[in-house]
Amino acid sequence: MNLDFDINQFMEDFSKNCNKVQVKKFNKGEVITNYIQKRNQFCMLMEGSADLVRYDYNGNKTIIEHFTKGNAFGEIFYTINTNNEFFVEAKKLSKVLFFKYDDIKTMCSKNCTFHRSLEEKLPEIILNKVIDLNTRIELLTKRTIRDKLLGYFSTLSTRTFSKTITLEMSLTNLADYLSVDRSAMMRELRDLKEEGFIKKVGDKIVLLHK
Amino acid sequence: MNLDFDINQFMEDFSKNCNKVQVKKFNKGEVITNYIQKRNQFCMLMEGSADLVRYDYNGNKTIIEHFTKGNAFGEIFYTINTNNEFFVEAKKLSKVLFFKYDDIKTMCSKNCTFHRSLEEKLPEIILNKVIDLNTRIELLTKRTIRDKLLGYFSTLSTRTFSKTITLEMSLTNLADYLSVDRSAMMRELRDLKEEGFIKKVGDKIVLLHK
DNA sequence: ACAAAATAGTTGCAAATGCAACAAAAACTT
DNA sequence: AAGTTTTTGTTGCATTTGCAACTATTTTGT
Repeated sequence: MNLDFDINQFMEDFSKNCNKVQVKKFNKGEVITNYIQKRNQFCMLMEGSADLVRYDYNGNKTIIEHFTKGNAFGEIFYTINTNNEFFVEAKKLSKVLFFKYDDIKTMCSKNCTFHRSLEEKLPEIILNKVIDLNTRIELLTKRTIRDKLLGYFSTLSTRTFSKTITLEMSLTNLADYLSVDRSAMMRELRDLKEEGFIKKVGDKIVLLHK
Repeated sequence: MNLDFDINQFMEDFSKNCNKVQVKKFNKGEVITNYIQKRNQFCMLMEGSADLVRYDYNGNKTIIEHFTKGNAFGEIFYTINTNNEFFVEAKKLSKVLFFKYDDIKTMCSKNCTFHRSLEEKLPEIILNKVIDLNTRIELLTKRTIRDKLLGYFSTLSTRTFSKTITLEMSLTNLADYLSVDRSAMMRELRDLKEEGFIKKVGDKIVLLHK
């Protein structure tokens, strides 16, 4: 199996070849889309990064997902059960590709490159998302803050083939991503340093003996 | 969009029409598959129910996913980062459809019903899984045992359009599913009863004023 | 029908986590 | 370059959760 086709090239081609696809840019902090109604919306991040954020009734913020180049998101993937607030927020200047899921199959038998190609790649794209979500579930099911941190570091380390990792987000956001209290996480991070599991070098973290 | 095509009929047809598909039965407690190597394995549950289970280094059990009729699972969806033990265990007498993901595209241009149909349905099947996983993440990111319980009940309630719900698993397993300590969960369950959020009637739970 | 196993239910106590509040440092703005 | 905002880092204390251990009840297997 090959999940590693060139998703970037793919998105470039799409955005140029089909009039059912929209491309929009968003500045840091802007809301890309919110999850309220079922609009069949399917989005892909072409540039930048973004978070799917939830605020619960207590004002607790949770980063449900973190998206980087090539990731898919949108209401098509989500069923909202609660009345909490959900939205996707750009963390950097971002370029996003929008289309309706229904459009993939219902139109363009007239050989639009976009449609043929998307239909072919769709399983791979969604499968990538499944793998990301499973990785996330593995993290969230860890019982302690320590295990969540080490699990997160280990995922980054595996992804980049390096024991020296660069966090993709601020520590404040990491706490929201791991769904734990920030100060408790900071405490754990200090302990991990003191006990020699990790080392901080500038803005990077080095994983020591496991 | 229609995610609700007849997945059962679909699986029946497959199991009869293609020699690359295997169907096996498993008794309660038997291991259906384990997640160790990358074998491109794609499975679908035709009958029964099953759990994807992880045991960590402390012997803590976590139910990573719970599968019922129509759900897809298998290594194709999963990247194991840890050296923990992962396997799928039948919870009832179950019938499982097995095939290799690669087989979907690489063979049978000779019009095998299975292949044409599977290629068409694949995005929907995987999309269903994404939605399940997102629902699961929403639960796991809730901060307290109370919120996890209420969230779980609420999901079941929405699914069955009823305030009276039947748990899909034992309370012991529910604790493993919510990734919390069983006795702490029982305590919370008692408090929810005492505070009038829920009521137990036989093996059913009734959700009262929210 | 009986024994064995699994599940439900409970409790005291220890440990982990969350909350609130603050100071220092770093990163953005204009 | 100065002011503002965000992030990092820390602490004391309250609350929640986990752990261990045990009994009662229900389910399962033979």
